Amino acid sequence: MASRRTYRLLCPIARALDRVGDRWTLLILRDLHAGPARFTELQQGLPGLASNLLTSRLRQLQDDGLVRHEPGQHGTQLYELTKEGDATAPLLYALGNYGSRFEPADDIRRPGNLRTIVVNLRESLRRVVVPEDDAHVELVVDGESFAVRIEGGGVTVRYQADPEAPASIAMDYEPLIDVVDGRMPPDRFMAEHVVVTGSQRAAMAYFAVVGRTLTAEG
Amino acid sequence: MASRRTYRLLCPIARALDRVGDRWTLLILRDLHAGPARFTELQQGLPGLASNLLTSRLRQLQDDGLVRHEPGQHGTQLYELTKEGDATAPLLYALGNYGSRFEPADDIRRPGNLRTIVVNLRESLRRVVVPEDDAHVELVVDGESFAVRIEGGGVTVRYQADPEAPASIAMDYEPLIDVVDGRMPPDRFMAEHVVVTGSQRAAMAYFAVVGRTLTAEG
DNA sequence: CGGGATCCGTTACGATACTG
DNA sequence: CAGTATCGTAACGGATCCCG
Repeated sequence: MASRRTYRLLCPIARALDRVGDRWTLLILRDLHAGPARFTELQQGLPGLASNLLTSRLRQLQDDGLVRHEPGQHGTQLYELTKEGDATAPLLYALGNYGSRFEPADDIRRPGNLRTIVVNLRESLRRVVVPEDDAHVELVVDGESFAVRIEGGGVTVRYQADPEAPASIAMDYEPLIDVVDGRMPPDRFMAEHVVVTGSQRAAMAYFAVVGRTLTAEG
Repeated sequence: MASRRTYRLLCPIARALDRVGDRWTLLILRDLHAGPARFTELQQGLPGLASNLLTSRLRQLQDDGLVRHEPGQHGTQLYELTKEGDATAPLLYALGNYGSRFEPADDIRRPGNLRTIVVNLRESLRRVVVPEDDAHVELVVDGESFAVRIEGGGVTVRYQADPEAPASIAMDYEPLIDVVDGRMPPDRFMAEHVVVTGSQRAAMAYFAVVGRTLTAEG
């Protein structure tokens, strides 16, 4: 029983799809790149995903070694990526990069959740960062905070507030997606949709790096 | 009717999956990267894919602008990638790269077909080639030929014979996958599974480039 | 024979309800 | 909160049939 539907082809692409090709699976992984999450958090961020399916997908991901299930702090359960699961980052980046060439349908305004930002932003920054770059800011998107640090050629993005960051950069999700997708010019985005508080210098250091991701080839 | 199942999320990853996330779709695209193909060719290379599903997938891909359908030479029909479809190459490369970390099940020996080689090989080479590289060989895998040219920093791989290539390099598919996946050391692969005919120098020029793809980070 | 369309049984998905 | 159970619907897979 439960003999999963697989392609059974001797091709690396087919073998990857046997692990991550089912409906919802890549979106679950996408959200887990923002850090460990509970069952209910995942479900809330993925509207339309039934609880039984989420159970099934998480079990599959655990069987394949992409996700680990650990008891959390006070009786809670947390799902988190294993090393194998974390290695899906370049794949998700390529997917997001490809998807940005298609306009969203007019009536779609739901981010689903903001965890989606982490893997895209982190991988984008990683591809343009140089060892000399140095930035530390808090990003606030639709009121939710992300801690971004760039130093020594490395990039970390966490889905959590960062009161110690010298600058805070606030924006809404929808214009952010518009500029990432290339539908809004960066200068207009900066002028109309971004609010910086705190150190302007710190914010500029961040913008210098993130600006490179926009001009870099798709 | 036909109101497709979509995620309806304002996230580039979800939008990509709305186009290429259905079962078989990415494998069909994979094969089309080797060049235009007929309905039956595609079906033969994808064991288990029913003809009605292939029809449905091809129609979807056309509606989304990834595939074009043109009357071929003598009454035949050819499906080929559009520019948007061709842009899935980095995505398929990332998938293949990720899939190579999972061992195939013991009883899987079917390549499905050899078109699968083209997009993987081409994208791998493109990532390591430098303008000084210059190579021209014919690859023969399980008896089927691929023309490989590297020059001026560009790479082309075609699924066709190339009698004018100064060197021909023959191998079987299964050991090729083993070395790509990292289960077989390259030197053993070269010693036991590769047969070069023609110019040794031309073959060496190719091996110099392809060797870099194996040591390059996954 | 290539290029599908039709039919039908099986599996997967999606929504809701329910439980420890 | 974190799932399990149930059930109707949609998608898939295999076979057969049709048409130029």
